[in-house]
Parts: sequence; C-alpha cells; structure tokens
Amino acid sequence: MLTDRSLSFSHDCEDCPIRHRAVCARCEADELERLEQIKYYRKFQAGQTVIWSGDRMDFVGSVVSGIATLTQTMEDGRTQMVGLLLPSDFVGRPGRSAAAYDVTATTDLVMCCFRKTPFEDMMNQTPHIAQRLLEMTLDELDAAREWMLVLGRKTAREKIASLLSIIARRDAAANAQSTTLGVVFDLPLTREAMADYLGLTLETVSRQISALRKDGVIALDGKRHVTVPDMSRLLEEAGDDADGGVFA
Amino acid sequence: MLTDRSLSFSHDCEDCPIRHRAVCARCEADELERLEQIKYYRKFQAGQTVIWSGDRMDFVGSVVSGIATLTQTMEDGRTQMVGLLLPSDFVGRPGRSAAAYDVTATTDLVMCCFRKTPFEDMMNQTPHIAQRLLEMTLDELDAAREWMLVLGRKTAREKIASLLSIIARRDAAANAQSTTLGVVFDLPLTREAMADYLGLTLETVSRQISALRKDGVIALDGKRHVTVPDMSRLLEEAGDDADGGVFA
DNA sequence: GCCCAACCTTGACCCAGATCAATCGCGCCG
DNA sequence: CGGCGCGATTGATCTGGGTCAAGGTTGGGC
Repeated sequence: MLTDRSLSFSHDCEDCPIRHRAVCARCEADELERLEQIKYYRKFQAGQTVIWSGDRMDFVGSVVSGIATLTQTMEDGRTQMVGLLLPSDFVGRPGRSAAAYDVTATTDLVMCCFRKTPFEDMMNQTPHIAQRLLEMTLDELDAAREWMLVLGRKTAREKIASLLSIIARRDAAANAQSTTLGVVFDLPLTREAMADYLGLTLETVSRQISALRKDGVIALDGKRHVTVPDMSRLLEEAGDDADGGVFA
Repeated sequence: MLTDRSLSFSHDCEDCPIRHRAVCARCEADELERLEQIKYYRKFQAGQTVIWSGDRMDFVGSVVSGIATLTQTMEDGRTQMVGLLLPSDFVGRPGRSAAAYDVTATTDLVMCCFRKTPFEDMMNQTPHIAQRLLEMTLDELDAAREWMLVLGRKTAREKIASLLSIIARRDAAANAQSTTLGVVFDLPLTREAMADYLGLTLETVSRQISALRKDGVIALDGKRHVTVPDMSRLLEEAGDDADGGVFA
C-alpha cells in the first residue's frame, strides 16, 4: 500500500501519457481541473497485489504505466485471468463498494486513482466521463467475448498464437515497431500468467511456445523477447482470418 | 424479417413487461414518449436468425420476450456462444454500424427496436439512457468474466451445474417458483446450444446431465423440465460457494 | 394412427492436454 | 566464486472429454 508521491513524471493531466485514451479522454480543461483535485497516484511493484477480491474499494482509477491483471480464484485454487489491464485501462466499478476480482501488478505499475464518491458525483454531473466510460466498457465487453471464443473453442497452439497476436497488435499500435524484419516485442507475462490467461497449464504453454519456435512461427531471444517474422502466419495459427490489413 | 404489427400485447411503454429493467428503465414520461416515436416491434420464430455477424445493423433494441443467443463462429465451423439474451437485455452497440456477432432466436422472440441514429441522438441528449446502458453493460461484463472462469477452468460436470444454477437463479428471480419441493424450471436451450455455451460437445453435455440425474443432483421430466431438489448441492457441484442465502 | 425428422442418449475408442517429475539456466546475494 | 531460488523446459504417463457410430424418443404433419 505504498503511496509514493515522489514520482518521476508530472502530475499535470495535460501531459499525462494516457490523457487521450483513458476515462478522462473527452474532458475539457475545466473538467480536468476538477479531476486533478480528487486524484492521486499510487505505485506498485511487480508482483504486488493492488486489491483483493471482496475488499472494500474506495477508489477507481486508470493504469498509467505498467501492466496489471484481473483474476478470479475458486476455493480449490484454480485461477482464471479475466482481464489484462494496460495503460489507460480503467479499474473499479462506479456504484460498487467491494472489488469483484483480485487485481495484481505483473510489472511495476503506476495508477491514477480517483476517490470513489467524488468521482461518482462528477460522472453524474458531466456527461463526458460517463460517455467515455461506456465506450471503454463496451470495448472491454467485446474483448471479453473474443476471449470466450479462445477459451471455449481453440486448441492450445491456437490459444498461444492468439495471445501473441494480441500482444503484438497492441505493441504495434503503441510503438509502431513493425520493421521490415517482422514484429518484435517483449512478453509482459510469465508462463504461469499466460496459462491463467488461456485456461492452460504452464507446462502446456511452455511446450506450445517451443513448438511455435521450432516451426519458425516465432523466434525467441531469452525467455521473453519475441520476434514474429510473418504476422499473417501467426494470425493463421491463431485461427483468425489471416487476411491482413495492418493486422486485421 | 417479419415485422408483425398485430402483436398480442400493448405497444404502450407504460405497461411494457420490461419497462423497469430495460435500457429505458430510468426514463421519465416525456422521454418515453420520444422513444415511442422511434421504436417498433419485431417478432422472430424459434430458430430464426435475427442478424448475421458483419451485417449492416440500423437498429438497436431490447428483448421483450423469448430468448436469443449471441454466437461467434470460426471459419472451420467451431462456434462459441458469447451471450445469452433474456427479456430486457440490450442488443447492438451505439456507434457501430455492423453486427459483431450472430444473433439467433432460440425461442419465439419479440424485440423492441429503436432506429439507430435517433437513438444515438437521444443518448447524447438525455443522460438517463446512457446511464442505464452503462450499468447494464457493466453487468454484462461481470457475467462475461464469470463465464470465462467457467470456460477456462471448470470440468464438464461443473460447467453443466453452473449453467443449471444460472438458469435456476434467473427463473427464481422472475417467477419465484422455489417451492418447498425444490426449484423447478424448463431448459430454454437444446443440448447443442448448451454445448456451444459451455465449450463442450453435445455428447458430453448429454452424458453429464445423465450423470447428475443418476447422482440425484437433478431430476428430469422429459428432456427439458428440470427439478433441483437441493439447490446448495447443485451450487456445490458447480464449484461455487455453496453457502446459500437465497442462491448466493 | 403412422411416419419422419429433429433431438437426445449411450457405447467404444482415441488423443490433446493435464499431471507428476526431473533438470536446466540465470540472476542475485552472501 | 558458489550456492540458492525462481522460472522455464522437457519427458513419461494418465485421463477427461472429443470423435465416431449406433440406436432411442418424441412430437408434428398427413
């Protein structure tokens, strides 16, 4: 629960890295000023738990940098990841006082938090925030449904290829690192986290990654650094349309 | 595409069966009047397709009665259900012109449709609709995440028990048919649809239902009529907390 | 009442992925 | 420098659920 206030970046919304993608994307200058008054930053270390399912939650917020996961756990310990939170993604639900899922930082993480009650008041008064939140929630619902197809119907190999595609696509969108030599990115998840994401065991994840490497679909440098020489090949392996465009 | 206007129920929003649960739940009388002007009813027969994924969609709407499903299909024919639409559930996404999923009526179905552009205009002008839609979308996202745990981590037996619990809970909420003799309801889905819901084959669904019957967890009268003598037992089989309350 | 088609059940067999187990490799700390 | 611990890999074996196949049930149409 460290609330470090000596962060290396500005606290000014205007030059926030997620200014135009987060829940505040549509806010006007005066609305941002109000948000500034109810916001605060929190930092978490890789591996740290942000909040436990069932805990009282008196804030909502956005991921500023780093990656967090939403997971559900059964009594006997089986776990399933149900959300992967990237910068600009929103955490928490207005109108709910307890967390519904475990939230864990998988890398070092910075969150921009808003005290819940004032945030709810603002949502009721200014339509821009509610509109943006609706849009983001609909996007997440689409992502969840895509994911349901992966979990319910794809083979282990297709699941891995699907996950790699998603990460590659996101990285390409953010960093435009799609050189002529293929797409290059780092896996932000351990094998175990990937297994929890995909409804597999970590052994199966490891085996399928090895198989994709052996078959030349991907190349590995270390455990985490991945090169995809032919993106359409990867999409084909994922069972998605390999038609292309800039990654469909 | 039959658009029967001789329906057996009133077209007046005030005595609509889903008046207080649908996207219009929070609307005032004057707002309802505006909605009346852009709405129309459509009926579909059991088995009929409401809309195909990718089709142009110039309406959004609510399920008034009956049940519909949202499904995704891969090129090779594997399908996964990604949504089960019950009365009051919303179909379509404001700001999107093509359907993202196949929508199919599994029973006879009545929908209350709104022409998309006027509906979007109304959403921007009256916060009540957008607020309610956000709430409903957040609920659907929670349901989707619950479902992801089912798809990713539960055994076939647990999957069936989970689905039966969900249907039983919904029926109990709607009809309060939880007599002292246990909970009684009809399955609104074929074995095949249940399989698509749960990421199983229809043979496995059939076998697991037989097994639950043999073990006394449920009783069957015909293929579809189900009695659950002990709800907490069923919840236990589903791998959920069997703690109870009126079905947790 | 009979027939047909859609739906469901059950059996036999097989395989993808889980489970159990051993080993590797690398970064960190003493 | 050596040892330790965590993550990852790889192998051997097992099994839940898929696949293929053969009936059984039921309800609607004629």
